[in-house]
Amino acid sequence: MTYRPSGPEEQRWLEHYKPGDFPSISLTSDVVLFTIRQGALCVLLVKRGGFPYRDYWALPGGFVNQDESAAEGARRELQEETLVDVEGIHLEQLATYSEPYRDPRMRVVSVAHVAILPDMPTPIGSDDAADAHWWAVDDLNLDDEDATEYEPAHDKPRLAFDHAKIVKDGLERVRAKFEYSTLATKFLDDTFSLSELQRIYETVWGAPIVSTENFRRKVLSTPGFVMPTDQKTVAPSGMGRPSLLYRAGGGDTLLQPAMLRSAPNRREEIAA
Amino acid sequence: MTYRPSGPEEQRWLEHYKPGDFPSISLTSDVVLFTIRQGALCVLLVKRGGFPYRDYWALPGGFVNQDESAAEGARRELQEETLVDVEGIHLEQLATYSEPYRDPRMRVVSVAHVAILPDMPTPIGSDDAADAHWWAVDDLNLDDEDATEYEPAHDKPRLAFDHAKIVKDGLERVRAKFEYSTLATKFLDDTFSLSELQRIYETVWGAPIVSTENFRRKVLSTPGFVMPTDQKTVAPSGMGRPSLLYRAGGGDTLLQPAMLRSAPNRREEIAA
DNA sequence: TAAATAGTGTCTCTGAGACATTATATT
DNA sequence: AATATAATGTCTCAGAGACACTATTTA
Repeated sequence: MTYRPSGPEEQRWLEHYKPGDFPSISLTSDVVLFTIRQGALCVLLVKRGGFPYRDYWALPGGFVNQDESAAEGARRELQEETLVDVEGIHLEQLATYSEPYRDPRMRVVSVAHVAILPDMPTPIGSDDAADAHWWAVDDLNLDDEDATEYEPAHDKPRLAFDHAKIVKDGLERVRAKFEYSTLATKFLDDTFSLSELQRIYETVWGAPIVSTENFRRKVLSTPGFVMPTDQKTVAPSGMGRPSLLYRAGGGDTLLQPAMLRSAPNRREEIAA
Repeated sequence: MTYRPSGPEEQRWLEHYKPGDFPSISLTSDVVLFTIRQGALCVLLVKRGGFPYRDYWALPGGFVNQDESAAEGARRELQEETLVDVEGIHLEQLATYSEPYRDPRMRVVSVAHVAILPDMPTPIGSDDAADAHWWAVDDLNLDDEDATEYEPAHDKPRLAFDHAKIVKDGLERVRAKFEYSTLATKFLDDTFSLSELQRIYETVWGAPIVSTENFRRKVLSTPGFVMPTDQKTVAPSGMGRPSLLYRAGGGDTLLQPAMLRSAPNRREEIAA
């Protein structure tokens, strides 16, 4: 945005303007980064090295610079954390968390984002580092109001600040958007089969797609969802007929009517 | 949130913690307050008295206090601006706007909210004041990237900062939520007829509901949308059969499948 | 050829669109 | 009685759920 003063009077006013005594706040940009690894929906978390919440797990993120927006900050953090080319990655604003004492040090307001990464063949940069780790969302305790209550001996990681709430909100955002958008393709590489796409849905929703045939019909009949290629899977997942490969449609089409997730998000249903 | 330090070591660390040199911003909470007056969807705007954007129209809002969240700040601003009991009003976070130079004075980050007010029989507090006014959304120019371009002689108000974008986003949020939620009842008083509810939809969408019968079916068959009362309209809108009165269902039910707005939001269609 | 995965055909049932009809008020 | 608004009945068509079947690969 470029602001044009109305005239010399305002020009002078602006040049001599001194910020007054406004309540001052630090702004951070956090990212709930989702991917699917080994059939499980995962979130990237970073182990904190210092106080507060030392040894707790936090979302990747950091302070927003003076010359960048929250979205630009989020993309920069993502680049730094994952060392992956962040160009094509889906990144959207989730919500802003501004409870006064969410950080015991000072007033920190966090603009949270949701990002989606395809399952990379090569491990991402920070993954080797001991302080960054992909956690399966099913291994996180997100419903507990106060994650600090957990015993350190507990098998589930303890989340710092209000990040359990943020992850929970991000998860619900993604699950909800799957119903009426083509977001699921962001979890996949350039080309993919319809079976793979269906598995993405099942993994994210934690429930089986009611019927494969209807799923195919829905996807193929939605203009802009997928585009056919003339390729087939070269190395099928094992036995069985090779599948046709598709490409993401590109456009941000809306599913009309929406696809519905029937059951609650229980992983047992998939395994069965 | 109450944070409990892990032990005396962290306790001491926290007590002696001095905020470092983090980039600091000012945080404001803005509200896109919608209501329906005389059959038109309206937004409350306030005329700015000082630089920058003097004489431009801005969303009600202001700085968030140190001891309140953005949502609490929004509710407080709303109370101050409208002098209406703000208890039962629908208020939700919309998005956060953080472009570095959106305010020429200093770095201001705005958490925008959407609020909905029923059409009050009594005019709201600020409505008498010369500097606050309900604007029909159709009388606003929201699509223009740079609202400052308008000639002052233009019949449409010029919006300050990036508030045209915020109003546009808020409008789209409300229109979208009408499709799959019972939000429309928030525009209405305690009891209302189904015709009134349908008019709310038509006004917000700017398009006629395709068929009255299907609308009734949809509303009545959605559990938790409306609850019947044993009352009828006492003073009908003119001639005609009195209508049964309903009450909002209370629960935040989701419409499944969603109701669709067919046509684009053109007001001409309603008038016809 | 058996097993496994991919893909097609089609019947049914739900619900939205559309049209017609009945009901209850005012003037 | 004429007119206006509210409410009900029902036919049709699109699309989701369900079941059966065909196709193409590997072991």
